[in-house]
Parts: sequence; structure tokens; C-alpha cells
Amino acid sequence: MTISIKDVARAAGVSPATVSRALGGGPVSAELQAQVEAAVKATGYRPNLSARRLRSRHSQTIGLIVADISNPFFTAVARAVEDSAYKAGLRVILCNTDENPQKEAMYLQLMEEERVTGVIFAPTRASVDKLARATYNFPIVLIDRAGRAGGRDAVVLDNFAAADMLVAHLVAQGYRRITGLFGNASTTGIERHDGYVAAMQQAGLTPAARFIAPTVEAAEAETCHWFKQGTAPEAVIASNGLMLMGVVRAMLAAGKKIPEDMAIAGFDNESWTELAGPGLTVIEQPVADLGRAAMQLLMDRLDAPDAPMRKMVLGGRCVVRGSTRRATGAAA
Amino acid sequence: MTISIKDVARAAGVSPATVSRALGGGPVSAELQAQVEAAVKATGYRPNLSARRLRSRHSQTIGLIVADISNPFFTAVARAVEDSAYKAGLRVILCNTDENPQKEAMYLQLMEEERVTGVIFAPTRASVDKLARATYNFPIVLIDRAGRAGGRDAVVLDNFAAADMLVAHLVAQGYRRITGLFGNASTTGIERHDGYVAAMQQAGLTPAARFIAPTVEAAEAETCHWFKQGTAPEAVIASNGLMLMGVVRAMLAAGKKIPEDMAIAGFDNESWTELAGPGLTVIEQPVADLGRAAMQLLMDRLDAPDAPMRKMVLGGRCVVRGSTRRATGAAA
DNA sequence: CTTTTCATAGAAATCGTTCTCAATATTTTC
DNA sequence: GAAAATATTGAGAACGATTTCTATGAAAAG
Repeated sequence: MTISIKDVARAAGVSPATVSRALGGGPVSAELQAQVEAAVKATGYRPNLSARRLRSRHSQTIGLIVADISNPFFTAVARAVEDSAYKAGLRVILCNTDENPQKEAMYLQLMEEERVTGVIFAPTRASVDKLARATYNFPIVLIDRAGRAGGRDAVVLDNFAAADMLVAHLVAQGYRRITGLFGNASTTGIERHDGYVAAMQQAGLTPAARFIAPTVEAAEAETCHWFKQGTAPEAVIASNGLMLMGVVRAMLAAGKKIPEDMAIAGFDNESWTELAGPGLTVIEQPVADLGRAAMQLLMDRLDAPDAPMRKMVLGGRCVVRGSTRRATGAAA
Repeated sequence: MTISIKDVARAAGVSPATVSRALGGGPVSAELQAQVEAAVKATGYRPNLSARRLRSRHSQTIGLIVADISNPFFTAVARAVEDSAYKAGLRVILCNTDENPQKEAMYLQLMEEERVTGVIFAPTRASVDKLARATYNFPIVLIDRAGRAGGRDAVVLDNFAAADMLVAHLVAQGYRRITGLFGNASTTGIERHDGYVAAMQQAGLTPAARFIAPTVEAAEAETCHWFKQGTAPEAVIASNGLMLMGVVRAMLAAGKKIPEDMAIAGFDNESWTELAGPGLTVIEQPVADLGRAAMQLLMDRLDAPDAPMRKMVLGGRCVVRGSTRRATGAAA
């Protein structure tokens, strides 16, 4: 019952090949071009993309594999990737791994079956190493998380520097006992941890870091625990937007004041951070640029498969707000 | 260079048909099944989904067309839809229309070319009517926005009742001059407006509604304007999460106190609403249920194309927080 | 006026599967 | 033990497009 290119050809009085050329920009006389266009309208023809992909051997499709699209960081990146992709005539297949390496492997296999032209991927720590060994039929651009990333294109934040910046700011405000909460699923957490430790030692302070699941709930539980035990530090750094939210929730629930009872700083300048409490001091990641850059790297790689690997490191911006106001007992 | 089913067949010493059956669950002897599986492993074969879709004539793919995935409401719905879909062995193609009817038309055409099995769609007001007339090769389930929706399956919130509930709450708290801000792009905005007007009249109050673009920026500008003119009401209702955020931003920027200078209530219980100011009173939509229900309606429709249309109306829950605390001059 | 060149159109092969149908081997039934 | 029923398997068509290759007609060159 469906209308194929043959039906259009018959209606236009030409061969299927000519219809294909008329639609695809091949060399066709103006006269037949018009006939074909009329026939397409008359029949209501819609090309079958599966057939086109099969025969032409390119899918015009890329994969985007992230931990969780409902994390605003990935939402923003995804939106940028999709806009760039649709502009370039590419479809996007979106996959949520929930930081689960098995799902990652499953989706990578799916990408092979879809014969995607490329993949943009934010891998867990566990997959980063496997990835270095594995070989796929499509280029992969890592995003947000790259580790040492032997030989793979990547776009990441300068995590070490950003964490360092955050600690330096807190120290300058007079805070001494600064705890860090870091995600245990990604290399990003490790890099931020390293930046934190380095900055603390630089300032002659003792680092006190905790690696936890990168979720609101885990961070909230951890913070609640501190308040119950009376072990809360003067200030805390949370290594992503979700964990930052968890800390804020815990403070609200415990009736604590920000920053008087505990100062807060974190990553990801999500719009709510401006509105919560006295405003939260955060590192702003250039999320849209990140997505766009990943697409660009992917396109470049498709153009030049053998070009040397490129790792793009973007700088974060420290947005200072009320949650890290000068500690009361600070030296002037 | 790519490995096809023929290569596997040769490696396993069977016909391509047998390989297809072995992989697809057809009747195959245990012996050959094992041979095929070994051959698949040995060759590293990955089925070509385009070829499979072309031949089998079903795409195992659905479309999800929403205004903007970075709106947390749609993010949550999308996540629920995708989880249900992947569980059912279906891919999801996600499209952002930015409330632009032209993009909507373009993506619907894309869905036809992809030969999707179905579409879940949150249309603009402009498209809702056209949709009633148009006919597609796949079922469409409307989500969030349905209007009168002649003959189309739909899952929506009881917007009228929800707005009514919000106004009633504000009135009970002693607020009288209550302004409503409604989105001008969707039928949802109209329904919430109608509920607002009805509740105001019920209470013997004069409605004062404004229809604006459903964005943070538009709501922020409108609210700023009030403060500059000195025309701010005692309380405001914002008809979605983005507009609610705009109002809060404007109050913060103007140094106004919530709820003393102006009370706030709105839609969408996004996690930040709990953390902003004294906490925001909102209508919580069952977003995950919404997404799941839409998938369910779609699957049911595929099973029974001629069954009568079903419109599922879900109730909202009013979450009361500090932003609507009793007005100081209120009667007891 | 004939020959060469070029642009355009059609015929047929092809992409990698699934599906139909006929053939074979096996089991069941009488 | 023969006939019928059943379960597997393979050969080949088909899905709907693009692409290659060949044929045709017109234009250009001699």
C-alpha cells in the first residue's frame, strides 16, 4: 500500500533512476525535474530512509551516549549536539547509560548495528580504559570524561584547574576545613579531586575528600550524616550539579544557614543555583560550546580519518555568589 | 569490507536463511543454532538494522516530538518514554520544535520517511487543529497538550482543575489581587487560564491574566515591568516551570521578598522549586506516569488500530511551600 | 555532411536482510 | 512396514532506494 519511487516514476512518466536523481540533485533536465516534483506532490511520496541508507551505505546518523539526559549538564550538551547535527543533516540517537558499563557496551553495539557515522560518548571510568583497546567502525569523540584517552578525540573541561580555582577562592575567603565530595563513576571526579588536593596542599591545608555516587541522594545522605555526627566542615565542594543539589537539600532539611553554618561551592552553573539560598558559587562549564565542539571534532574526524588525535580542553569560569561569603573569623 | 549474513552463513556452513532464523528465534535445531552462534562470534557479525527494517517493514522506532528537551518537564517525560520504549525493543527519535509550527511539520514529515511505528507529540496550539484534519501512516499520541483533540489519543493533566486548585489555595491564604501568567503557545496555557478565571470569579475576584511567550525571559521581563510601574499584584500564578523561574529571578533582581512583597505559585514540581527562596508552591505533574502512559496508549493503539479514542486525564497534586504563606492582612 | 563529444535518460545490478515456498529428513499413525 | 504428518532447511524473490553502465539525442568540431 505504501508509495514507492516506482509509483512516482510511473506517474511522472520517467524511470525510477530519474526520480532518484531529481530528488537527490543529480543532472536532470528542467522539464523532467518539474514533472517529477509534480508527481511527488500528486502521489504524496515519502522516500524510505531505511532503503536509502541500505543502498547508499551511509546512515546520516550519529549516536550520543550519556549518563542521564535528565542531568541538566547533559541536557544542555545534548541540545547543542542535536542542533548542530540536524543542521548538518544528521539524525541523533540518544542513549542513557545511568553510569552502567553494561548499558554502555550494549549501546555501543547498537551503534554498530545502526551503522552510525560517528558517536559522541561520555563514558564511565570503567569504560574509558576498555575503549582505548577496542576498535569500532566509526569514530568516537569523548565528551566531559576522557582520562588519558590514548588516541581518542575528546572535549573536556580543565577539571584540575577548575577545582583548584574553587579551593583557592574558598581559602581566600578564610575557609580552612574544606571537604570535597567527588563522583566515583567518572574520570572527571578524579581530576577534580586531584585539583582539589593540590590546591589544599598548596595552601598548607589537609585535604578531606569523599568519593560517592554522583547523585542528589548520595550527596544528601553524606551531608546529613555530617550534621548528625557534628563533623561538618566549614566549607564543601561538590563535584557536579546533582551532588551540589544534594548538599543544599541536606542543609535546608537540617535548618542550617548558607554560608554561616557551612559554605558551599560546586560545579555546573545551572539556572537554579542562582536562586537557591544566597546563590551558589559554581564553576560554569561552557556546555553549549562543549556540545558544538564535539560535533565539530566528529565532522573533522570524518573528513580526515588519519589526522592526529585532538583533545580540546575548555576553561571553566568561576561564578561567585553568596554561598561562599567571607567566613566571619577570617583574617582581613 | 563489512561482514554480512552471508559471511556468517558460509562460516557456519548453513544458508543465510538459517542464520536469520537462528538470530531471530525461528525454528532451528540446537546443533545449527550453536554453529551459527559460534560463527557470529568468530566473524564479529553485526546485523544491519537498515536492511532489517527495509525487508521486515517495521522500523521498531517511535518519534518523540516536544518543544524543548531542556525544559525539565519534557526532560522527565522523555526519560520515561525512552525507558519504556527501549524496554519494548523500540528506538526513539527525539525532536525539538521550539514551539515552531514549521519545525513541527518538518519533523512529522521526517517521521513518515523513517516509517516510524508511532509518534508521541506535544503540539503547539497552531498545530493541534491541523492535526485533527491531517492523516498519517502512524498513530499519534498527544501529550501535555490536546485541546479538544478530535479523535486522537492523548495524555494530559487536568489543567483546569489544577489552576483552580492553585487559585483556591491563594484565596484561602488571604490573597485577593492575583495575576496569572500563561503561555501563549499551547492549549495548556488556555486551559490553565480558564481554570484561573473560573476560580477567581467563584471567589468574587477580578481576573487579570497575561498571555506571554512560555520562557524564563518573557516572564522575567513582565515581572520586572510590574515592579518598575508599581503595578505588581499580591500574588502571581505562573503556568509552567520556565515562567515560574522567570518570576523568581525578577523578584531576586529587584530585591523583593517572597511572599511578603509578592506571593508565587506555579506549575511543575522541579527539584529547584524546593530550594528557591522559602520554597515554591507548585502543582506537581506526574511526569514519569505521563511518559509511561503515553507509551502505553501508543502500544495499545498499535494492537488495536480501530479501538475508540482514549484521552487520559491525570490529576495534579498541590505542593504547598513558603512562597504562598498567609498574607499578613488576611482574615483568620 | 560526417564524426566526436557531451549531457541526459533508462535498464539492471546491488545494498543486507527477511520471507515464501518447495524440498528433505524425521517422526507419528495405522 | 507403508503412508501421512511434522519439523527443519535452503533457494530465491522481495523490500525500496541508489548507482553503474549503456544507449540515445543534440551540439560541437572538423
